[in-house]
Amino acid sequence: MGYLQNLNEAQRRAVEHGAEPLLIIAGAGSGKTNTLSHRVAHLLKQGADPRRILLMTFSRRAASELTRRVSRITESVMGQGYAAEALTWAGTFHGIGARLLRDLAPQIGLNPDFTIHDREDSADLMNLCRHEAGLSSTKTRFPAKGTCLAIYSRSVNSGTPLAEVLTDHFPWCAMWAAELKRLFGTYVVAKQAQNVLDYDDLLLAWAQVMADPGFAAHLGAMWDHVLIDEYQDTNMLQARILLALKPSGQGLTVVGDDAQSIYAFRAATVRNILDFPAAFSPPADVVTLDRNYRSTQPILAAANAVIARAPERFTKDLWSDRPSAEKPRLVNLPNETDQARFIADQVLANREGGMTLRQQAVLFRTSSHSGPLEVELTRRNIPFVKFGGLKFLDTAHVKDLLAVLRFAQNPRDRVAGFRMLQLLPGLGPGTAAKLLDRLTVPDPMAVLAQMDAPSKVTGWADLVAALQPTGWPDAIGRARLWYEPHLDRIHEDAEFRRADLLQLEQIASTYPTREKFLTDVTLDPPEATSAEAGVPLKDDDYLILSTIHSSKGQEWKAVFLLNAVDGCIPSDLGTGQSADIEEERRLLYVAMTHAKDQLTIGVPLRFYVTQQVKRGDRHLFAARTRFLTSDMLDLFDVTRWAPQATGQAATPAPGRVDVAAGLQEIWR
DNA sequence: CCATGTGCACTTTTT
DNA sequence: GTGCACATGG
Repeated sequence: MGYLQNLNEAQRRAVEHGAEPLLIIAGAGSGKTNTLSHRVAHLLKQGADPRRILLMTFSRRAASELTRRVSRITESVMGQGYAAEALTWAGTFHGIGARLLRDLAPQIGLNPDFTIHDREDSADLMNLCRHEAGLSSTKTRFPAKGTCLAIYSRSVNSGTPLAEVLTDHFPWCAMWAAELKRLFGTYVVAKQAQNVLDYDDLLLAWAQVMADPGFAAHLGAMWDHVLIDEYQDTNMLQARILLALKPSGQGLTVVGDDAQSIYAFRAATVRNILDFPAAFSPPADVVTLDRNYRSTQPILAAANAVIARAPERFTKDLWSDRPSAEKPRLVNLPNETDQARFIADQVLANREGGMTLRQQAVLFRTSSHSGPLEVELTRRNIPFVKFGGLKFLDTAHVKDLLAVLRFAQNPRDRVAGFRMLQLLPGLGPGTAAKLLDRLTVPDPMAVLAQMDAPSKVTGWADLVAALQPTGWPDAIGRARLWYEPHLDRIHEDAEFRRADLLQLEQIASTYPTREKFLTDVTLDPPEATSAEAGVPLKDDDYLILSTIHSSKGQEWKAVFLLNAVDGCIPSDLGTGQSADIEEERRLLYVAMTHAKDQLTIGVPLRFYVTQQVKRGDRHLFAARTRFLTSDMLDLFDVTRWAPQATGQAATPAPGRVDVAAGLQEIWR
């Protein structure tokens, strides 16, 4: 059993544990993914059938990381050529849910051609319902579509009544309780009429299926082993699904860390992990991995100090035997601009010292916090990739093209149809709505084909032709060709966007069917667009910029944390509830534990805020985050940095500017 | 009924 | 800087 020799005692216990229910409490950097992967390999080695193993996680990144590691280890354990894809059931809860629901569709009253709405689509549908319910022109403004969706989502995911969700998390919307309830009713009816599911439905419908004893037994018998990673990020629905799948807990393994729970905002609950052992009798065994292999001792000491103040948790302090003389740095800076300069300086200094850019990362609470830094990095030609920012799928042109495909797949999908129809010049919301009303029939495509072109609308015949059934990936090529002239008409920068669409077509051609492509692109969208300036090639060296949420489970030699001030961490938006505050504390902890050798925390004293309702944009004087209390400062190397008056450090010598060309450029 | 312009409000993090 | 509701001109 050579592959077990690289594991420590606790890890090995987790790997070799039998079929009884098992909870692995795995601290940051404790080899969690490695342990879980080894457990899977061990099961296979003992003769388990890979097609009867279900591997699920909450986030896409964790899912792909896990499958990658599992296949690497199983290859080495089981020998080359052992097909990694033999693990057919591995993915996110939402992804697995979509697949099951599609398979079971005929038996559970769903049309197997259902399309899946991403958050934007769901918000758009919510908006349509909002208009129909007459809630868009109220005297005082009704909550925006995104807020409505967030309230709805929180309520269904946590199984909490609307009133409670409103008072606890959306108090400024509480006056609309009755209207919201009515709205959500119409939203659910609309989804069903249109044959679409939103993200929440993938869990909700699955949980409903599991509530039926016959289906529960059937699905439960599909897998001998069910292993869940990131269990602290699951919500009530997911726990319910799991317990219905394996009521006795036999074959069930969950891994998580209560200290790293950072998704309560979407109704994840630490209760799932805290209550797991007692859900079975005898209670599940618990194995704790508290040895950290990632960070140096001083970094860990500081991180432990932060999390030690959390009121409720499994008692577990991480330890490391990686000594270091270097404490984490806490740097006071005059403002955000200087923070950006300072970090750019430090990143370059690290690179001089032999650390590549990819071994360094800058983390922040909110996507917009990295704005000044992005400007500075661009100015200095330091390549970077940002995670958790703008998504490929959120760009207008990609949504347009996908709308065509989605509509062809499911002509009852009103959001897709609405969007697609309005691409035609002269066709606005009024006509689009009327046309779609005429398509609520058993065979919409046949009706569409026979429809007369609406008056004053050009290009109708071309659209109808583009929607005719054809093979895959032929269909996307055809849709793109149809869309091209509209792209040129609508967008100034059609060049860049065209490249995105070609890339999308490229990706699409690797899928066997339109349905598989559409499902996958919604549940697992590509991260960045080429329209963003300077996205480097894959093999280039680049700095990672990421929200703390998107950085989960990763590690870097050097980590920089932006804006460790009250108002950013904790974010001052949801600071009403103490539970929300605790989540912010864990966020800080998660960010700190990503660092292996060097941790730098920036504290800008002046902080520019925008989008403030009452007083407009302004500078604020910020205070160091409340989670780093004065008595912890011994654990840090506290310094102050300001650009030197002469500007040598902060302002590099100017390059060359071609004034003449610039002047000509104005008139091009 | 559609396209365009104006003015006001604006609540993060992910599937 | 953006999204949304509403007003205006074609």
